Amino acid sequence: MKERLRQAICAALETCFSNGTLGSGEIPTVVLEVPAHAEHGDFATNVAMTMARAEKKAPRKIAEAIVAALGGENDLWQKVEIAGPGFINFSLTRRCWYAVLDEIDEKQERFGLSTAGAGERVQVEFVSANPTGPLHIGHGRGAVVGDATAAILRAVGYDVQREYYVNDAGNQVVTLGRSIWLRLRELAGEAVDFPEDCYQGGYIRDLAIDLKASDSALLDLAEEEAIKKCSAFGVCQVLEWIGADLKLFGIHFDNWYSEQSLYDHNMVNTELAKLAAKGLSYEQDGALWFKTTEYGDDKDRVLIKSDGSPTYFASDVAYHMEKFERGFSRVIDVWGADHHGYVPRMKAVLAGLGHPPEDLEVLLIQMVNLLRDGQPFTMGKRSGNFITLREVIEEVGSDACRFFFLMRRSDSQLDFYLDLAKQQSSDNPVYYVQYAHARVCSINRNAKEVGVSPPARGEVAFDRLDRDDELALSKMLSRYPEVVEGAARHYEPHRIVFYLQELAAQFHSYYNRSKVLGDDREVSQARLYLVNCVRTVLANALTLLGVSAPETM
RNA sequence: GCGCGGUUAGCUCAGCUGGAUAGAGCGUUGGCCUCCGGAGCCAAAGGUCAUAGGUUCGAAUCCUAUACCGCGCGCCA
Repeated sequence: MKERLRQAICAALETCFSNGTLGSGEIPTVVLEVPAHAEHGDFATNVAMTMARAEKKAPRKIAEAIVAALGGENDLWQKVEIAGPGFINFSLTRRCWYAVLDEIDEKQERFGLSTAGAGERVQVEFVSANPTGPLHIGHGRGAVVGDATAAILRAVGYDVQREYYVNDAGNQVVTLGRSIWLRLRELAGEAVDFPEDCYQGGYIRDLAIDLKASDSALLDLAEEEAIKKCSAFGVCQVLEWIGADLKLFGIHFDNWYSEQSLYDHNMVNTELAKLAAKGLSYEQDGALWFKTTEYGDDKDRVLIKSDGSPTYFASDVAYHMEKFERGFSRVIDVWGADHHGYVPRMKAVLAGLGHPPEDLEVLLIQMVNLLRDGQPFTMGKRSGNFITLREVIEEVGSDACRFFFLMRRSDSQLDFYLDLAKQQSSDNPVYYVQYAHARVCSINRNAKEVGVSPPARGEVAFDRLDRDDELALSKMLSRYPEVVEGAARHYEPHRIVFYLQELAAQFHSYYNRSKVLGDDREVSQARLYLVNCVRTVLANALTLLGVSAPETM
């Protein structure tokens, strides 16, 4: 619809140029936007204003010429007006707005999808929490944002892979093993001095108990070997927990990528050799450095420590280069905002090894503040433990949890009100939206009971939808595909959430004002058609966010 | 000190590529159940868009500086 309008404007401009009313001869980019106020019509363009300079004419004069060339009303618009400093406002016909209802009815769950991404291969890597402890609330936000972003990109036609990078190779894994080992000895009755740099959480003891049950001979082994076994067991077990938590959250990864495998396949050395060959690394103080400062980082970074062991950064170089070798044209990393200092060096890696840095997009997810009774609430029951993601999901449910995590822009901090998330009232946005969906389902059940059948496409009496709020709802529905597209282009799932809240509000308001199932059969059927389109869009949007669209509540 | 993010109504936040009179929810105040699910709706009050400059037809939006809040700045991960 917007496109048809754009074409009409371009054609009008051509007319102006050929008959000499306008002189510059260059068609500018025609921007059409939805005005903030309804009295300004359905779409507005500012071309007359942007052309003012080149034409050396007053914007309103230019607008007049364009409007004259556009001609009178037709099946697309019913009114064209010049307003304000030179806006051209279009009011479209009711008929053409109602056309979107047929489109929704036809496409159903495909309404809102597009092929804009053209099958381009994109990877979204998210969560990637160290396998040394359960997921906490902060991981949860990244998990949901990553998952929803992936879903949205898929909806607009990208070939998306979801990946979890498992840091199973670094020091932290040894620390995990040692922590378990010490607890194990404690269980055997030894007095153990548990160091501060070991993992303090109570889950370590749980792991030790489990391990003791499955491998009682462990205590007889030499320390190094025992710790190794403890590490392997711990990583395996913790990953299982993480997988279970994510499953509870409805998140599925296409691929779990092991950091250790980069070493096993000698890929770290291979990439480091490439850097050396390009003269991008050097030795100093017994360590190997990457000249990240050549690409905008504020200091160079160590790849190999003076003790000969590689840094986390070294494997990350290999990992990211390997991503591109796998054929992704774009790679999206979802990180906690506390890792933001890492962005410049990662971009430097790409630049140094011959990829445009823009091919890597890093989404930084700001912190979550949990609040209960309005009070900050970050510590769990056992002191020293962050509240786990699982505890929150079990308390408020996956739907509410996901919805709340998506309610804010990722780069602003999020206050998570536990009480509100649990509340079953319209104050709780997730219930409010879900209830709108359930309400249409309820109307459908009722319609069946009173014998009003949904009308067939093509036989809907759109002229009986003569109320302003019916038109407004249709306009709202027609915006959905653009909202999805915008969310995809900017990696901003929260846009869908805001849209949902707005749509639900408009629907509830409509519902309250006018009975869908009334005395007039034709009107009832038309309204039934309309509210079912609302239902479809609500369901599509909720599904995109991984939130359920219940038929009853 | 340097870097990143933030600053919009009493509170929590939206605000698209710079557009017309800056929006929503909560809270406050006042209304609405003979009615498809009140898990809902309607209305009112509430603003120096942190501050000061700049860019221009036009700035909450872009640029510069300042203030405040959060985070980061290791041969940790």
